[in-house]
Amino acid sequence: MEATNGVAANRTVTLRDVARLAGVSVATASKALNGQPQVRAETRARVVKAAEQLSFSPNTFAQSLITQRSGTVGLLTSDLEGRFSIPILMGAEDAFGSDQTSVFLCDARGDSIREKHHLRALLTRRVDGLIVVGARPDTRPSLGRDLPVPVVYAYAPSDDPADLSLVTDNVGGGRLAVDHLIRCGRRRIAHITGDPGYGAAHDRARGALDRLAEENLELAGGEVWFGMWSEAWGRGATRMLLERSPDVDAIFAGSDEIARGVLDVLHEERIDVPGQVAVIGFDNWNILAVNARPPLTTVDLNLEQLGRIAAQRLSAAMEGNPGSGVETIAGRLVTRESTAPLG
Amino acid sequence: MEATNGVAANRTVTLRDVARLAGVSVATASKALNGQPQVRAETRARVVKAAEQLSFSPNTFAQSLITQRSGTVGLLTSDLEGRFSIPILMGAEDAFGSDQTSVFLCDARGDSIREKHHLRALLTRRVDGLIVVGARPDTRPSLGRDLPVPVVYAYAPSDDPADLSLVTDNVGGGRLAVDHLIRCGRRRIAHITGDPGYGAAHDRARGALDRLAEENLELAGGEVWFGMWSEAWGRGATRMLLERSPDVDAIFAGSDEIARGVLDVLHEERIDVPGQVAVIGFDNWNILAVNARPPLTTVDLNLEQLGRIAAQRLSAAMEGNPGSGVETIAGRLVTRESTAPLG
DNA sequence: TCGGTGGCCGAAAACGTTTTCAGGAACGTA
DNA sequence: TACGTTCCTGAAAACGTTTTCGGCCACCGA
Repeated sequence: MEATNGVAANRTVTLRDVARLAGVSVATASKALNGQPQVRAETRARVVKAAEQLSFSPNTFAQSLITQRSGTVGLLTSDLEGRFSIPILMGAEDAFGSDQTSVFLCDARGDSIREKHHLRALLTRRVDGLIVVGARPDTRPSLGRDLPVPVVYAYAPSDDPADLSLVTDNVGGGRLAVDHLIRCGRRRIAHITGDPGYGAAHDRARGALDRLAEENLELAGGEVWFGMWSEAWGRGATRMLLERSPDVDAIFAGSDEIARGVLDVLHEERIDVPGQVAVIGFDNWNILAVNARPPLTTVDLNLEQLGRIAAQRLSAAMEGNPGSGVETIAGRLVTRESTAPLG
Repeated sequence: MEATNGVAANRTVTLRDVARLAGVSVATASKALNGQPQVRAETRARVVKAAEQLSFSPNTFAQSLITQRSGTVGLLTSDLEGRFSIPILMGAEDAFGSDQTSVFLCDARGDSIREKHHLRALLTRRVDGLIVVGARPDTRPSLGRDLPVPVVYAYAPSDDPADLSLVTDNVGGGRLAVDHLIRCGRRRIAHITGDPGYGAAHDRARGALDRLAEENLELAGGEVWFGMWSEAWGRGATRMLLERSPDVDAIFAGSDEIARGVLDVLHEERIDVPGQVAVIGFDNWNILAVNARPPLTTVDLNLEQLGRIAAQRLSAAMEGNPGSGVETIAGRLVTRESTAPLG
């Protein structure tokens, strides 16, 4: 069976076919399609027309074989289910645009030997670059210096300063939160946060304390309430806090989950939010923040933007302009109804 | 600069190098490494040793060029941020194992022209197969019958019965939920659910009604309460329900979000859960279900398993055993503390 | 008329594999 | 010794591009 253009229908169309149809050699056909200058405009037009007539699409394997570039990058994440990887991944996937570059997805499930495995697979596929996104914002081991492709670390920075890492701004986020509360006229601000084993918990607290210090304010409740990243802890801590400092007028929660617990208890105690006590969360986890009663003001770490920038930095590195060190991506405040000016 | 094995250090090692080191031709080297039978055991050993000595890894482009198989599949999702795509994606990514097959990730953001774009890119890269995961459990347009590679639709079934689609069992899930409530001795069961524009909402309701009918029970509250997939609707509907049928002893919520709203109001009204009223959710969205007060019994749709099976079906299709029609993946009940036997 | 100069084009090599096919070695048999 | 078999090996083609380099042609100035 023959198609109308004289090519066997089931065979995939190659550059030879295009060249033949255009009445030129494969060499010129190639040059014509790749915008090489050494081909007459009229011939180029003929080739282009022939190509789209046959709906030619070049075999990327042959191309890669020659050019030594695959046009792919690897996205090596430690936890797909984690709510932090996804936005970063989206941002990165988005920035690459799929025209020139496609992304290989690999989930190591937080397992370092599975990570090695995936890494090998990606290198075997000759990816042009690698983005490694971590599960927690704490430092992680570098993949090493002798990889044949550039690497960008996102969220979890590499422990090797020679690598390029992009991280969220937890200190700045803490500062942002408290700054907002202060602008709302609050003076007796408490901070309930999660697992002290997380560097991010301390960073957020530090940002908060720094900003308080600038106003000569003390932390309400006497100290930072470290605990767990859960609603239950938010509830428990709030009850203790109300006992100890009943005059608190704002609570900065270290995560939206904790904030939900905080709101829950305040509601139970018939304490008006934000009238009596303002509440601010962290992460802008939509499902929790938007559905809260009242909807939760919170800090958004701009993870998607982090992903996009990671992609840009990686592209730059692939072009021969590598970076190094740790770059911090600023967060932003998302105001909803759980905070408002006093009075 | 020369490495110890006599190969220039910065050049990538090819099969020629391996062959030379083993003292054979490239042909036999290839055969030895690919487990072809026509090579003596001793020679094979020599080649294998040489290969790992040089840490040889074959150039996949050259391989693909010859074999016409890329060893890659495309994962075309409509919404990465959606909570339903992710588990499916994890299951699929997991099932492919990354040894033989790597996955290209594409997010169309629910935009059909972006989808076409990604599709072209994936076909250009000569993927061996395609998994299309939808954003909503409703029917979606087929990608067409004349694609050069097999396709499996996950979550959102294709509108072409010739395609193979894998979907969740919403009817069965609704039945599962009500069955559990009945076993707990409940008789006055209400159903509050989401947007009636979703087929899934109707399916879940139907499963519930079917099971009730088997026991000759009526739905408490008089009808299915359709509304929105939000906590706020859960709260509002529950208040109305309590007004209308104060003797209700169980509520089946169409989603965990709604269930959270239900629990919230019951708590407010000092109604004991599960003592007075049992509550069951849908989706097993961990962050919501586990943190609920009390932790929420719910229906899990086994999305990750759906993803794994999608991968298996795709592999089968790639081996030449395509399927068609709609395959339904059963869900399962996850019991926590919001339900318990009466009395 | 002739050499020189650009502008276009095509032949061929290269990329790194897999696979086919022919032939060599070793061996047993007549 | 001659011959058929069985095993193993290697030369070479093929996959579909890109890129180099030589050559053809037309044109220009002398």
